Amino acid sequence: MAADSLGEATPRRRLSRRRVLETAISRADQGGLDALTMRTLAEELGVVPAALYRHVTNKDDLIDAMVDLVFAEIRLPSGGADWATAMRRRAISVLEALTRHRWAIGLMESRRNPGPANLRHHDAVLGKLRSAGFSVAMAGRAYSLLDSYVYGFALTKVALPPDPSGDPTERARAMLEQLSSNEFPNLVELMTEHVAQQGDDYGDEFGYGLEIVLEGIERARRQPRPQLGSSPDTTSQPDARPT
Amino acid sequence: MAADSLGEATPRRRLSRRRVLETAISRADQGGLDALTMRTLAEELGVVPAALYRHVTNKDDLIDAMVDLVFAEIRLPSGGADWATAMRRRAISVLEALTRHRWAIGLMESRRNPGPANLRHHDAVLGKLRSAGFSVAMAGRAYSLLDSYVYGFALTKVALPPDPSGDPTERARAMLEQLSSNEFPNLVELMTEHVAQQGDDYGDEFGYGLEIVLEGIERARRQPRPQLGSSPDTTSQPDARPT
DNA sequence: ACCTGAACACCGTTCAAGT
DNA sequence: ACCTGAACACCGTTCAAGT
Repeated sequence: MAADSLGEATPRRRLSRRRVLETAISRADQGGLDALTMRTLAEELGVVPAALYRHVTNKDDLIDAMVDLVFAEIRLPSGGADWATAMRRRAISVLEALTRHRWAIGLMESRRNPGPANLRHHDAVLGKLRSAGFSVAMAGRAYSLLDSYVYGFALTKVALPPDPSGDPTERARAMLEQLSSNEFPNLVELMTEHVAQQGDDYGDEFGYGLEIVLEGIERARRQPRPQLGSSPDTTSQPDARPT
Repeated sequence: MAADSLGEATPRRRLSRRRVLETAISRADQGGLDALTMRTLAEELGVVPAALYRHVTNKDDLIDAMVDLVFAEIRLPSGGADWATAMRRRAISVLEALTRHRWAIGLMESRRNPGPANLRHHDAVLGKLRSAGFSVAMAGRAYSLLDSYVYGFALTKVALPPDPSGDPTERARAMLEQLSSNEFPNLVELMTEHVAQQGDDYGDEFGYGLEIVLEGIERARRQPRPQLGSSPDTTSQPDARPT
């Protein structure tokens, strides 16, 4: 009780911004963002809540910093590969990071203060596209499409907060029982097939869509101007709206 | 003060689940989800907080119901159109709904209790794809890709909470000033171009990506088996799937 | 310089009590 | 049946005070 002579060998003693961020992340990883509370965080660090404010200006700043640490986990496009390979690797790396840190999915691209790792990341990806011959506008569109797909996939397939009630396949089966199959025949049909094949092939749904997106970008890049399938009248109307 | 004889002409007097949900939504629409508090909601309804619990079992139930009302705003695929047209219209309708209700973006596909409008919606979209000749698996993949794109676009381009500090173009310009252009040259390049063209053409970034996705789905549907660009070894493994 | 104690203004939710 | 009053157990954050 009186003697704390362990010194700097154990990283337990003194608080630091880094230590605050790391335990905050691991807490959010396993309990979701709701489980992250300044008070419980302080308690886990063996400190009084007010002490956190020496290392973090407020909870918003804490979360901004956590998000930037997640960005730092994503691999940047490495040197030699062609753009498609580089983008594929990056997309997978983003999805992996978002799977480890589900709480971050909704925050990565919607915070007001992008951190340094965030900026570095986006700059590097854009740079890869530019040096592969993409125009500025085309690089922007390609990046937008790719990121929309990756984050959207994460959001719709990975975002569910940690589930206390057992494995997801079982949950799907239970849910299936609830649905009256004559009211929602197509839903039941799809879920039955998914449950049947054990969710394994389902696992590469991400790669499947990713290839479609990459091929689409490659094709669009080779065309001078993309023809939008929807618009017979891109000019003429003053305020035309696709109703 | 003493006489409340207006009766049922004004919808002000009596509380109802519908009235609770509607004011909750309009509150979230203009202040974000953080501005939605059981207590302030009650106050706006001229009622004590505890009164809400007669019409809503708790805040989670409230939010589930709000999300389902957003689903109800999305148009279902109408009768005659081809699948691509139907999917295009739906995607635009989803994006519009998510633009009106930015707070819902992260919640539409990640709540544990999908409501009736949610189920109806997904069933109708799947039904459209099935009746256009998509196999069950292909319909699932197509839907997954489409929804990932739409929700991801919403998340990365629309999700920012209501911004007190003026118009976004000005904010982009201010941010540009901050970035040292030799540290993030590609980012600066892209933002400069976007700011220059007034964000108008930028507005159809959504349609641009959507067409690429739709074309990719059409092409994939016509192919017997998609060749994944990434995998030199799709066969040869012992535990191939039991299809 | 870093942490503590104590307080402030808020939350969501419950429960007995009123009408 | 529907709403109120009052309370409980929690929040994020501040600020004077200790070391």
